[in-house]
Amino acid sequence: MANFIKEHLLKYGIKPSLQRMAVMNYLMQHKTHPTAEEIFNDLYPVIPTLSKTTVYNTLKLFAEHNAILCIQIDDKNARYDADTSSHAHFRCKSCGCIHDLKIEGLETIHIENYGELTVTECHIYYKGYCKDCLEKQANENENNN
Amino acid sequence: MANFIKEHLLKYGIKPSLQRMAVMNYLMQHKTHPTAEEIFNDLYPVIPTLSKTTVYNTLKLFAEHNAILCIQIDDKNARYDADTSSHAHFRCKSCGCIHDLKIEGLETIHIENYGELTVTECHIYYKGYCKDCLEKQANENENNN
DNA sequence: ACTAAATTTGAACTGAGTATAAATTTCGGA
DNA sequence: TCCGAAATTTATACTCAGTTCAAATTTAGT
Repeated sequence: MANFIKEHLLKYGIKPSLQRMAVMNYLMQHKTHPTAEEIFNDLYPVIPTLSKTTVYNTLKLFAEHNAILCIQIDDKNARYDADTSSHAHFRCKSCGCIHDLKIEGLETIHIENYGELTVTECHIYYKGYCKDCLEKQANENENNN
Repeated sequence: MANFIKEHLLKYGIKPSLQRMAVMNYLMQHKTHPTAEEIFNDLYPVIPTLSKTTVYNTLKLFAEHNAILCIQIDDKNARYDADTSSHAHFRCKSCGCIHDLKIEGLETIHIENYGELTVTECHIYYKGYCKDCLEKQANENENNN
């Protein structure tokens, strides 16, 4: 299994190391779009010599090699996603939860002035309120009447 | 003309003040997606008592009232746009310039799992290289041969 | 004109991310 | 297997966009 991670990194031209494999493994097992801080906190007990700088460096390296996505939907911290396939993200403005959104028909969009630009990335961020928060809100309103 | 700005703010339920009108006026005249810092630096000579905190507070207030868009395409600082109509943004990864992109056919996109979410905002960010940077790069390559 | 509420201001603070330089690990060649 | 250069990791110090907070000023109603 560790071998699978190693091969995965090599595919993206990234030299595997204990730390890099641990971070990639974490991202593949936690599809919760974690922050660098969360990754460090969860991996530190497993790798006691781990440094926060290494986590930041590793995530930056992965993103540069297109091995992960860096999601900038939260104005506080960046989040990371090992799923690099084309998909959008939704963030609840109340609880902060982040959902993946499968988008179909993106290619039918027509963009003016596109010709002069060479696009390498496209990020689609939706914001609003999730089901849970809407229900919670509705219940609170009921109780206040 | 100052009256026009005042009316514009009132439309969004924002009480006009000298500082608020100056910031809104600036954003309407500078469609360059400026940062809070840039707005402060340009307005400070005009309003010598202006505080950076006021600029931050004002921009936050405007965004909350949907009077402006807060653009998070740059991982360093937020940028602001008085054009609140539906459009996307492009950022050059080389020179950092930001272009508006008119998008048509957004409504044809199909999103799975959309039903359980109440969406209030959608941000579409493209990244890549602008015409100028591509040409500059091409010229440099030529000179090195 | 007087007072309460809203707004503005500047100073101190926060915290995600970066820079740097030393320590450790990796790895190819003798 | 040993050596040394290169890559990687680490801890500390630092940066800087944005926030907090409390005092000062302005606005608006009576």
